[in-house]
Amino acid sequence: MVNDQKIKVAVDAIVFGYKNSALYVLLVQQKYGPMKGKWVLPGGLVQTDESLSEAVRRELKEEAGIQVNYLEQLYTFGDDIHRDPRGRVISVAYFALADPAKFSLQADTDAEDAQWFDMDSMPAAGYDHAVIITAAHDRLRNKLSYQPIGFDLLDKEFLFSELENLYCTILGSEIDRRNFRKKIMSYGIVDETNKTASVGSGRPGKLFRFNTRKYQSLQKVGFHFEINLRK
Amino acid sequence: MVNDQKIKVAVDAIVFGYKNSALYVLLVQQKYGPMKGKWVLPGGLVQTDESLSEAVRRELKEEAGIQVNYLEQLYTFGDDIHRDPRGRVISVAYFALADPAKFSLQADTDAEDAQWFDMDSMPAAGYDHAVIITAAHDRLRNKLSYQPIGFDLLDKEFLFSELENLYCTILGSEIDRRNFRKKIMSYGIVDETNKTASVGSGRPGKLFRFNTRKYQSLQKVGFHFEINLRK
DNA sequence: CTTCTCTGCGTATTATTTACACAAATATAC
DNA sequence: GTATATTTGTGTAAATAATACGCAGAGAAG
Repeated sequence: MVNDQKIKVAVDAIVFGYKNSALYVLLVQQKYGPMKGKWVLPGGLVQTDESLSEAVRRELKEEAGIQVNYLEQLYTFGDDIHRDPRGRVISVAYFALADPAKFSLQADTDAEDAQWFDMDSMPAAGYDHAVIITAAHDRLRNKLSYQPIGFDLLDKEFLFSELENLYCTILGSEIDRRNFRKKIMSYGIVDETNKTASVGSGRPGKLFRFNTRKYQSLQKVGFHFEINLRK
Repeated sequence: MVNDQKIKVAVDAIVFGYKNSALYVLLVQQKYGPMKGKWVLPGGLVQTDESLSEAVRRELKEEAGIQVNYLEQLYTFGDDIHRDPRGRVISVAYFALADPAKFSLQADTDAEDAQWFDMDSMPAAGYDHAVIITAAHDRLRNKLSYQPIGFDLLDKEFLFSELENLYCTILGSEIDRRNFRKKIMSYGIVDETNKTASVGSGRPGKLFRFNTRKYQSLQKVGFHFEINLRK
């Protein structure tokens, strides 16, 4: 093993949150380094004795004080040799979902500040993070259609209309409320509670709950979730 | 940027090939190091001044003398800190497809030998490569259903029966020849040539050709390829 | 020249997806 | 406290897509 390799390994996390019918990404403001003052994805160098996913969770805790509902590896960015001005750094990017209502953000270590940014009005991110965010956004939209991850963006108990709005907002498409509900309910992975809640005016709705257990057991039997919204 | 990180970055390629109605993986035999004599995935350390994908292509050329039809990043393996006995190494694994008929394998540099192994009778691979191969195999099966990558495993011109067999073999399922053909042809991404060919006995069949151009232009219009075989 | 093997094609049945409208429950405005 | 606006909750018919299924044509092998 020739030992002259000079490559650093970083992880970055793209954490999506959903609130007030809008999609948000978590960014942190750099305290030090060439991107000082810039907003970037939470992340940093991996420690030699920690796993990649541990590194991501650590950085998320350190830089934003947040725990996520869902985490998966997105892509490793390492084709642009000059993506980091400090030298050759490859970044293993992770895709994550969180419920913004569950945590108040808190910057620590390397980060000056941590904030949720509406996807529709984002600052120019440092490094190549705009590219990474785009990739994650694509992943989110795709995944929403064939995996029930929307629930990880909502509170444990939610109104059906919130789920509807989430799909409409993120996929940017219309929806037929009746067909949507029929489809979701047909999978049997969403339970109706006997509680109700109302948002502003109108008839209050029942609260629903994603049934993780049921989903997992169905998955083993080769269950296939799919939601296709018309354009 | 604290500079005490001791992590090496490697790439590995899982190259699938298809011939004689069977699925093959490309492995190379290690010439040096702790896995000397063992069969492993082609790959190696990334050079500081080359991109990840360049590194993969270089290794494939060096260790097996092969060029692939399709290459995409699969996953970065870095959660098991001890996956490499020589120290902390993360591996960015690439998923690739090739046509075995197009190249005769030729080991060079670090590899003693390079060979295609039938997926049904593989040697115990070194490092954690068995895990990586399983992940790639899953990806192949999934992808076959929703992306027309089967063609990258066949010759440029192929018989419909070869495409059928490929799907049956890899997905391990039955097929209704008539419905399969109808579906594939309905997408308009496969052209019939006016040549025919026969394999052994039976009526000779027409040769077909995947229309890359057509596929790419359809893709832009939001085209969705999907082949679902019944269990 | 008979038999075997593989190719190529069409239609009826079933399942899935889409389109579509109105009454019930509450909040707000007057 | 009455009228109005807003949101929830539900069923059915039409259109589309997926499945099941059988037989004649072209060569190769014996």
